[in-house]
Amino acid sequence: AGHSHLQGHQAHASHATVPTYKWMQVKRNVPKPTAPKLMIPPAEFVSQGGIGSPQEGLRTPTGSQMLANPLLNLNNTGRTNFTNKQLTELEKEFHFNKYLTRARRIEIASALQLNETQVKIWFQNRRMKQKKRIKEGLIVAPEVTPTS
Amino acid sequence: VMILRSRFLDARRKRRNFSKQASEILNEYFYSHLSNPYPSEEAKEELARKCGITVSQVSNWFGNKRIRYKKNIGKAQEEANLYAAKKAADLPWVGAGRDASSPPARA
DNA sequence: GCCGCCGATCAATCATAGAA
DNA sequence: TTTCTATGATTGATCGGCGG
Repeated sequence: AGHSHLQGHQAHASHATVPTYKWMQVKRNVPKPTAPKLMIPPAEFVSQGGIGSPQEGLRTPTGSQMLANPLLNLNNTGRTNFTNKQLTELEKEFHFNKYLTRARRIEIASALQLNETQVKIWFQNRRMKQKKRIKEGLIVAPEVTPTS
Repeated sequence: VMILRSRFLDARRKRRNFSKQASEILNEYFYSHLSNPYPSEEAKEELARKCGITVSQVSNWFGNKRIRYKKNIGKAQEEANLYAAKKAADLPWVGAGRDASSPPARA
C-alpha cells in the first residue's frame, strides 16, 4: 500500500499553503439518507423474558431516548439508531454466540426489525470491540478452555 | 433524569484531555506526515509510549484529527501548518517542486 | 463470482473539559 | 456562573484484502 503524495492539485496559493493530499479528499459512500421509514409495532423476540424494561423508542448513542417519533428508525444521515431493545437482544445473543449462522442471523434480523446485513455488521463490530477491550485488559474472558 | 443514569453507565467517557506535551508530540507527527497521516501499528505504539496514553487513544486521536482537519481545509489548519515547517523530515517535497522557503526553520 | 470476516478507518454524535 | 468551543470516545457503516 505504498501511496500518497500529492494527488492532483494544490489548494490555492497563499504562501506556505499546504497541498491537498488524497486522504483529505476521501469521501465514504454516505449511508442512504433512507426515507422516513415506519416501523411496525415490533413483535416479541424469540425466547426469554424482559430484561429490565428498557423503554421503547429511539435512543441517542448513549441511552437517552429520542423524544421524536418513536416509529422512525433512521436519522437524516442514514445511520441507524438501534433501540435499547435491539441492542439488548443483540448483546444477549452475542454472549451466547460470537458468530452467527445464516439461519440465526435471519431469525434475529426478523425479530429485531433489522437487515441481515445490519445484524452481521453489528456482530463484526462487536467482536472487534471485545478484542479491543481484552487487548487493553479491561475485560477478562480470553475464554479459551477447550480442555474440557 | 435518565441522563443521570447515563452518566453512571457512561462513566467511560469521563475523558481527560491529554497533556500539553502529548498533544505536541501527536501534532508534530501529524503535520510532519501530512501527506499520509496514518501511523503504522509500530508507530502508534511508540507514540503511545511517548505520550503516556494507549494505542487506542493514539488511533482515536489520529482519526479525529484527520476528520477534523478535512472539515476545515483552508482555515487555521493552514496556519497550524507551521508545525510542518518545524521539523518535517519525511517524504514531503521530494519530487514535488514548491517554493523555496521552508528550511529547518525553527521557532 | 460471491460471501463473511478482519483490521483500519470514516463520519456523525455524545458528553465533558476548558475557554470566553 | 452560563455559553460556546475544543476534543476524546463511541459506533453503525464502508473500504480493501484474504480465505473458503
